[in-house]
Amino acid sequence: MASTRGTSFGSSRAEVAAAKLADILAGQQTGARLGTKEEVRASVDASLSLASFNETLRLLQSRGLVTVRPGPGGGVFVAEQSPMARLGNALLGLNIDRSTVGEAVRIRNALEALVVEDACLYATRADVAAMEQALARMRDALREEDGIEFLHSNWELHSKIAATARSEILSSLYLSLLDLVEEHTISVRSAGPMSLTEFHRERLGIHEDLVRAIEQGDLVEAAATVELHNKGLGVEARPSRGHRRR
Amino acid sequence: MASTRGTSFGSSRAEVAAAKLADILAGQQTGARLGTKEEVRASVDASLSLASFNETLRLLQSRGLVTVRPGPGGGVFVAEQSPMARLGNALLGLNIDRSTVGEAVRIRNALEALVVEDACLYATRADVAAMEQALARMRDALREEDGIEFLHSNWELHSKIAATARSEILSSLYLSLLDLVEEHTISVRSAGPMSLTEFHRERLGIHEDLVRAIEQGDLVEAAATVELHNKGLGVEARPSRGHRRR
DNA sequence: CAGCCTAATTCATCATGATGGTTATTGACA
DNA sequence: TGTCAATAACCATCATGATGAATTAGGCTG
Repeated sequence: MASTRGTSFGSSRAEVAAAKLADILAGQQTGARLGTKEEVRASVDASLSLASFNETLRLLQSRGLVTVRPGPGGGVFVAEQSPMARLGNALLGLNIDRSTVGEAVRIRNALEALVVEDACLYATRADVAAMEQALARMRDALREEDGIEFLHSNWELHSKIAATARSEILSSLYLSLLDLVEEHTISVRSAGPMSLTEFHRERLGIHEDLVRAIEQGDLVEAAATVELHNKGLGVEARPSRGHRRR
Repeated sequence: MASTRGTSFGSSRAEVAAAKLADILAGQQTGARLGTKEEVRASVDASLSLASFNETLRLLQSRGLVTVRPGPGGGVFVAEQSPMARLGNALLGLNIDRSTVGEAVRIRNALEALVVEDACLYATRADVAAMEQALARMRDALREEDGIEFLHSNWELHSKIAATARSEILSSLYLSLLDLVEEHTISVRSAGPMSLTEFHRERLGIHEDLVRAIEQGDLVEAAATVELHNKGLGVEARPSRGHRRR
């Protein structure tokens, strides 16, 4: 299980040491004592300075991987990682490529039903107003035949919908996936043969239905619309541009 | 937008400074220069030592929030955080309470369809064998009327199914949610009035159908079974035990 | 034996100074 | 004018030493 999952990118000595220590940690039971800070430092990288090793420990602490305690018998301990922390770390370690984006879309669609359900239950009048505003932007974009703007306003609508969800975990998950998709999507097109404008008109209609269902709190209608929404979508992704170096 | 979202728990000076700097960052455009390291340190917390501030910067760097560059005109810059990093860190900072668990179940159910779909498409014979093994454990548990064991074997089955999914993001998401639910679930019961054994018998049947559908790669049947699977489930969660202090 | 106090252990943070690596700018030179 | 080398601005990391706070172990008292 001690795989070398690169934590993003470890160019600094502190991060390299963190990766190494994380690997050591993976082979230990939670709660185990690794030794005093000094001992651990020496075993990870004897040439690492105290300051840098403090950075290492700070990183791992913030990821919920270790605990450091003072006093006799103190030192560095393997933390019990909450599933949430594990999830967070698992996602942090993933690198984004083209296929990831496709999967993100798929997952997002699966979550759409939940988000919309929540919106039906909890959306306030102000929330609905915000959605209407996004819808208006979509209409404008359609009239102007501005595909990019159409996409953006559509995303805005979805994020407004997601913002009403009560569950923090659901909304952050959904919004992040939306972000992820946004960042890597060039264009969306119909799955079938259809002119772009016509396609957009149809999409707009679906979203109008969606907002109406949310406004009326009609769970059944909303679910049906979501299903319609998720059908017939083709997403064209571009390869990750990585993180621009500058 | 500049909310004080506590990153887990910021007791150390470095983390406090990181939170503060993150708030400052939120009001800046990507790529903006905040100044030299020394200037930024002074503006965030003049009494913070260099070593601690280095920890601060390391944390924010690992979260993809800042970049630090050497050379004339160098210093601390606002970076754009990748959605994945944002998601990971958002989840790291969430604390688990009772409602979270309920939401996790809900999300897990929504993902179940995707996972099973993947299993239908990609499961090898060996995968199916592993699933059968878990099924056998479930049958034993049913015979012994061992509710706990039934739960555990059921979870094992689900994790075997999820393990076949191709998409890393889907499977880690699903498995982590499963973990989370496991760790906080006391028991599962029927939504209606039904004896526990009878309930378990029904659940077993559903899971047998599921594995059969996967084995045959029958997407339609699998989807129907998943829907059946997600209905009529009551989960009894216990409050988070927090993180034991020791 | 229980409870309390002291001492020892270990981490947290600060201060300061030094060396070496990156990067942008400047100025000389072909 | 274009190229290249020297220079200066900055960061990364190391080394050392000091102070204070947290925490535990052990001993002492009632």
